[in-house]
Amino acid sequence: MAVSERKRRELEQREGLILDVARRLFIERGFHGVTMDRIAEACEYSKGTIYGHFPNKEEIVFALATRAVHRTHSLFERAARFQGGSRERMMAIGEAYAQFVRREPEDFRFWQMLRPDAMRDKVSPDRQQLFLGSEQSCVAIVSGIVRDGISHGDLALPDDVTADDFAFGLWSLTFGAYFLDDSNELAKSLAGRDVFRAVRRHAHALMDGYGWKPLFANWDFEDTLQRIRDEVFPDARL
Amino acid sequence: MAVSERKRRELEQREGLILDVARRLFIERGFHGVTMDRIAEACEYSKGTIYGHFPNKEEIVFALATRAVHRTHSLFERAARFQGGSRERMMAIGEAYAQFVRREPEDFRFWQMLRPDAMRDKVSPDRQQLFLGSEQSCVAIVSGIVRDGISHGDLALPDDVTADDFAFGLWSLTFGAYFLDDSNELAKSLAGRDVFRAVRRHAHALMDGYGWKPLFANWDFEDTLQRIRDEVFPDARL
DNA sequence: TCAGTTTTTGACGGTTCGTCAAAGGAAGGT
DNA sequence: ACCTTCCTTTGACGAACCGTCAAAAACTGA
Repeated sequence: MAVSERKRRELEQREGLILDVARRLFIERGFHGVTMDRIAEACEYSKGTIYGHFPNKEEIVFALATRAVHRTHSLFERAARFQGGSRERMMAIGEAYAQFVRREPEDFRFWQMLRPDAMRDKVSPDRQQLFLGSEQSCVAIVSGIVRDGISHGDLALPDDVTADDFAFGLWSLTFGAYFLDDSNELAKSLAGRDVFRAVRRHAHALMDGYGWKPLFANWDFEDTLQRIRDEVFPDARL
Repeated sequence: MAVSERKRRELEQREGLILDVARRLFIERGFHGVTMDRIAEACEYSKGTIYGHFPNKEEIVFALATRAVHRTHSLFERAARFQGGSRERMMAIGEAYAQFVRREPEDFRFWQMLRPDAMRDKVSPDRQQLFLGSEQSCVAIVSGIVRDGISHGDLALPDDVTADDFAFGLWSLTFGAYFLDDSNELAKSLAGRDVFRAVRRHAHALMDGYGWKPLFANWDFEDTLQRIRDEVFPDARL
């Protein structure tokens, strides 16, 4: 029956509407400044209808975070296709992450909001699994590049450091820096004006420390950065 | 008058009691699982009395986080007195942080809880200032060691990287790693069994990348770690 | 013992959450 | 045109929690 098909589509569409409206409200007034009643009102539906789609506010944030990870993933995919050496391609991933944080800082925040235990407890395992899967594919791209570097002979990790370990290190450094810069006054003042530059510099130091060739001193990475921006993110206004 | 003096002491003592009880409850049931009524009940005081000390739950968490930073600071101070080269002393700081995270993971969580905007908005500027000051002194110790390294000729940072930048990098890497390991399932699986070892290894790579002497390859840092543990944290059971 | 002062209490109004019985509406049959 | 059945939408409602504040209790010194 064609009708039920149409209805299904309408439902899905409404899910998108709710997310869009909620996103705007969260950005305007913060997580705690938004009530389900207000979301319902802004959607021009009643509360019960909203609850039909999402069993609570936390699930909405989770869905928003999942959308954000999806967009990050597509940025990573573009970056991974950059034509260059393994270390240059990793740099492209770093730039993709930076673009995401810079252009959609609010979505980066949704990602961070997932912390408080309230989230974990109230969100259905299904949705959590969905989210984890998306994150997984982002990490897979990074790990893939690390492995490429190893198999091409650009990178020789110590015996006690796996490709995953290494990916974790880069992730920690990058995420930690953006997170602290966004949440901690003191860290913000330490980082100085341009966190993105700082992160790039530190990531290079980390890669140098593990001997990922070409080393920072032996290559014009400023030029690489420019090429990444021109080729991978031509639409980005900086 | 001696009486008012005694009362002041009693009040202070009660503040400590409230914090201890609240800490236990938060650990048991999470931030959202604890109500002011429950805290009051567990303290065997009425709600009004609790509100006389703390105007809301957020302030309690903030106070707990501040206590945690204080303890971290005293660990840092001990670590900074370690007899050794500048890089070894920095390693002692890293070990101090690791000890804190390992031994009091719940307090590390209080530190992280400060994120949600709800906190910032509801907590008095005074208490926030107090917290910031404590963090400040922790960072001061780290920056001091970096500067020592520079002045002793062990470390020569590039022109565009300040001592603060560098401290920020180490902080990001370390904090990011422990934070992710604690909050993100995927990250936990990447990090492997021993995050502390991973963080040490990555921090060494970062320091190597900036050329902080002695380099990882030219020094027995396993031995240094052992000495740090013996001398600085003899009470720690690992 | 008592009046004055301080501290403690818990009932209360206000807000938000999440539910659910009832109202509303579409599709199909007579 | 009207009715029946089934699905969707609604918003009033109970429960939980917050933070306040007037009244009660406790304490103080005379």
